Amino acid sequence: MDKQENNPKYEALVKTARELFWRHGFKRVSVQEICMKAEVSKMTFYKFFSNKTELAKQVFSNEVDDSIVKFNRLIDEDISVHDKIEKMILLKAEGTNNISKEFMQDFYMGSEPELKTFVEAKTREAWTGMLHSWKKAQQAGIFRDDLKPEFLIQVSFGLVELMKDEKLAGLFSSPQELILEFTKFIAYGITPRT
Amino acid sequence: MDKQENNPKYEALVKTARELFWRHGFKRVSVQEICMKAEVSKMTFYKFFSNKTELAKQVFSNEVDDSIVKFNRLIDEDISVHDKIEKMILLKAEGTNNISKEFMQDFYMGSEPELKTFVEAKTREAWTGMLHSWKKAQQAGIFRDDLKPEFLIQVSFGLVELMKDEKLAGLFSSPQELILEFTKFIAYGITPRT
DNA sequence: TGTTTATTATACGAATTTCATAAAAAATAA
DNA sequence: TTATTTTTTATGAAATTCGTATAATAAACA
Repeated sequence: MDKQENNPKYEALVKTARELFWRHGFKRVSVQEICMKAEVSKMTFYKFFSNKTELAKQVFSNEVDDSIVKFNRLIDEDISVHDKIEKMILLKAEGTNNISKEFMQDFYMGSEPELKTFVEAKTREAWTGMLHSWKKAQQAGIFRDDLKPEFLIQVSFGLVELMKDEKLAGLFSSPQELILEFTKFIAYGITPRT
Repeated sequence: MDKQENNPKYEALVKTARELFWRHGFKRVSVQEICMKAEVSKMTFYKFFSNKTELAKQVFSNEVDDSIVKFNRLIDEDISVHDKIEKMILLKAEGTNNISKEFMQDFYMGSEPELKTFVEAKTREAWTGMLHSWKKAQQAGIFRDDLKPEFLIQVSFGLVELMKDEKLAGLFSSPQELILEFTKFIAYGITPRT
């Protein structure tokens, strides 16, 4: 239970667990399997984590924290609004792949109320963090003052889903081109009126 | 155990099992889950299949048969060698996605010797079928006489793996372009010398 | 070298899951 | 209606998983 984050065994466990959870969700993966793939004995596993749920929390927590860091860094980055939007879409596209359906389904639907509350709390935390960055950028005049951040975030999420539409993708010769088109579309709609 | 292939329940079970096996392999999926997702009771499951292994055999068998049919149809198709090669690569690329790693790993490595022998036998069967089609095409002068079919098949398999290489893909603006380049490369190397 | 510490291998009981079947209840078709 | 199929529920046996205990092994250190 000691938080020896720099311990190689600890890191191996978290890394392996992330991969397995990502692929197969929570309940399909056993601690035995995690230990085997991470080449760590089961005893040392229980030195670090009191149970599988605790490990899952850690994995999810890391994932969310990474997203927040990336998002904040993106907001603060000294690039054009156009590039910012493009990167935001890419970040979200990457994020949806990171946190897999299988994983979230087990967290929410699974018979583990403890995990559900944890995920909800962590998600709230992530949102407030991102909104803070957003408002800072808004004050700096990067986005329109009257634009609700929740709106753009939701729209950009929706666009990621749209990008998976085959018919739409068929109109462009490459994904990059499609993203470029999206980016233009958004950027010209939200830049502050000078 | 009756082979009521047209039975909707039967088809639902096979279809659902294929999806689940494909995603999570063999041992991670329980018959309960298959029944639930297929909306078929467990009792009717055991009317059709004596156990999970038997269902897996059926799923694998179907998959291989489909591949054989597609391959043979491709060989007999009245199109240029160039198009034939291109389609062959696409077919294989599609096939690798169809038969997932998870699935095969459980079949081979899993503690189910029965499945292993079945897969091996079925694979042999598939190979002889494909080689037969090949030799027919060779006699028709579509490919070089001295070209071993095993060689090209193996090479095309290897190319599919190569296509997943990011560095290589980065050289082309789209996957289609990459495939085109590959196709040219192979076609000019194996056409009969006139 | 010997001693301490960390890690693994093995075994274990308890709890849970899964398997495959058997019965009765419900739905469907004739 | 009667006969057949399908579902529901219950069940016991087998297997899996969990979390811990203990002994063996390896690494660290003095």
